[in-house]
Amino acid sequence: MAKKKISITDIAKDLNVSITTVSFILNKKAKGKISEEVIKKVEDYVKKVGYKPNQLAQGLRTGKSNIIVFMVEDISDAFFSSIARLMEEKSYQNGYKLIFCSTENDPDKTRDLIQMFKDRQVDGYIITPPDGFEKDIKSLADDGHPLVLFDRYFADLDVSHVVINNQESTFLSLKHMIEGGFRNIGFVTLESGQSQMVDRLEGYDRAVSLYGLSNYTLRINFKDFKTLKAYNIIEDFLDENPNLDGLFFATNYLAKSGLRVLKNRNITIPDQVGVMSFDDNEVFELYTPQISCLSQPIESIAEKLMEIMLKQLKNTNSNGHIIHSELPGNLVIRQSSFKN
Amino acid sequence: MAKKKISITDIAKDLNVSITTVSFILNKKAKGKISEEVIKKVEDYVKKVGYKPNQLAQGLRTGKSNIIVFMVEDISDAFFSSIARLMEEKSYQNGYKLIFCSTENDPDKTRDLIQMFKDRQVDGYIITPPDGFEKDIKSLADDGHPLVLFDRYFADLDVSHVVINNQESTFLSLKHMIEGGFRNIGFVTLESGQSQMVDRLEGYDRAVSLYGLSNYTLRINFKDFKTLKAYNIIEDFLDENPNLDGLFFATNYLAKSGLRVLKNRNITIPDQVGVMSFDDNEVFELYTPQISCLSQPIESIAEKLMEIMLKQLKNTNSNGHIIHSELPGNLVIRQSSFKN
DNA sequence: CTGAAAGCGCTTACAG
DNA sequence: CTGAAAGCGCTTACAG
Repeated sequence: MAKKKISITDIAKDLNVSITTVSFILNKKAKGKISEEVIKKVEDYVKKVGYKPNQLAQGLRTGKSNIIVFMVEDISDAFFSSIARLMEEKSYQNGYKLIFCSTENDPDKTRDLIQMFKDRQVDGYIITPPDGFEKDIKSLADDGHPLVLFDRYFADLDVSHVVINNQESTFLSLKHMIEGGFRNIGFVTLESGQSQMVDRLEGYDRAVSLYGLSNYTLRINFKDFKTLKAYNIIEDFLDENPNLDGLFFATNYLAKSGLRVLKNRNITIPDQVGVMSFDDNEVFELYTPQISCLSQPIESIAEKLMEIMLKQLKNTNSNGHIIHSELPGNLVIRQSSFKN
Repeated sequence: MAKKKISITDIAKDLNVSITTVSFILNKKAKGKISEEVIKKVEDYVKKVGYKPNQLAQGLRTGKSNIIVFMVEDISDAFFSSIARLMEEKSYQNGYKLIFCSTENDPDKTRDLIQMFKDRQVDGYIITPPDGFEKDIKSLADDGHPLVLFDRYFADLDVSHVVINNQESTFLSLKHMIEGGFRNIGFVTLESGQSQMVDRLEGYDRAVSLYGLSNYTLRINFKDFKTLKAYNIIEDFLDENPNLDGLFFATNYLAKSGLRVLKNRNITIPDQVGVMSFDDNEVFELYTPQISCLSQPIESIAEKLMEIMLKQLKNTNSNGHIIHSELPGNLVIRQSSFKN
């Protein structure tokens, strides 16, 4: 068993003061109430014995757990795990623990998880909500839980969120490809009503119609990635549209599936087909040729998320702090997106 | 604010029984003590109102937090984040929360983190310990904290661990390359006394000496990856050993750095230089040519880790359950490791 | 078969 | 300037 830990009562006893006094000093509420010498005596002693308050007891008393939960689509995805790593550090710096989980875009699983976190009095929620999760998010917000959505959001809901400018970012990527000489660019996306996917599609539609080009869109169900069926769906798409000379993938895992297809078919990039993807990924830099992409500002996203979350955590009852943050994406031009 | 939650006292009051009775029923300690009808009444009511015990109060009373911490080298590394994802699911299934953090192989940072987790009464520790962390691990174990090491361990310490057979796995990989026709194979590893790195090096040494080949070893400092200096170090290694016709990388990020170098220098794989890596990675499958590797059994590792952790969590005071688990690796042969 | 009560380690309104 | 006491929501030894 772990060594018995010292408690506030022990300190009070050892120093012949009341636990009230010790508690006030510990919580910096001693100014003007407790004499300087007692403050000093207690502080020195606390430092000497290395006392740390029991968070469970504090939590029980104050109703706070100091836990923030970070619910993403899939924690093993590079985009999400990179942000998780940054969030983890920022949480600890601010005295919070970060726990995380993967929703797999499954509303039922996500609902169960949220219920569990409520039961365990998690203080704050950072969520990439699945499709059709609007009501659940609304009730979480209505209950007054600190809450920030990211990567996607619900336009009808007055809930804080951090996203990037998906529409404009996709538009700029397509513009780059079109100006690079590609005329029949297919857009490979998810069968999803999530805002970020809708916005990306709109960016594509806008670019294609602005330049008077044909529209080729493929929507794949998220679940088909588990079964690798996505691979065959992309193959069929290529077969049905033999005149395609470019492909834009709306997420990094879509791009990876697509690259597998192109690779196995020995289709040369960019000569036969130009390629770009949303999200950067290690694979893209090491691929031959290197794949251009629209990269999300990981560091800024994490920073903004934590900033908004902390603001909510501090003033528990006011929900007058709804913040909608939209960050710009970065066009990363490598070799796959323009003709030589 | 969140809706006020129902407590055990509310239930007792509503049902005209004592909280003792309710508690016994909730904790399945009612058999033979409480009448069947009261049990039924309470259970039905609990289900109806959806009561869930307050974990903070339970924790304060029992001294348990139901939190397991998963401390890895770097949570954004694909190997670690894949295992994290599996561990996360298994934890929830068993009623535990999983929190995680990255040690960055820094003993000081790791020490601070552990101190923090102790202060917050985390129940169990799963750790990839950095170099020189033996004493800290020993004292954690001596204090009686449930503890499992993984990926690496300390031979002198009687602490449970889950690793793979690094020596034999590396030996088999090298054997495969040598039989594939490579004669001057360089071994690129970390400057590290961690057991897994030592074992991998031994596997290399054994293979090379068995076949009477020359030994070319490069050790890189972990910190040089942050500054990208690793890239230049690998370049120098190639310059100094122009007769190398093969490279084995002891981790996946070493391999990625190495592939960047080979790619930029237009060195063809496997004709000019054969390549293999420890750990599988998405990049390897999508690289041209596809990179062979020694893949770790992610699923089995996660399963074993959770099994051992749960065993320790159940019998708190007995440390008679030290388990040393060594799993086999899988040779994944693709295109980079044999001459045509 | 059931309940009153102590106690886990804190915070804070109230009293002096 | 300082302290006694209630209470957060549980578990469990003890009593009946």
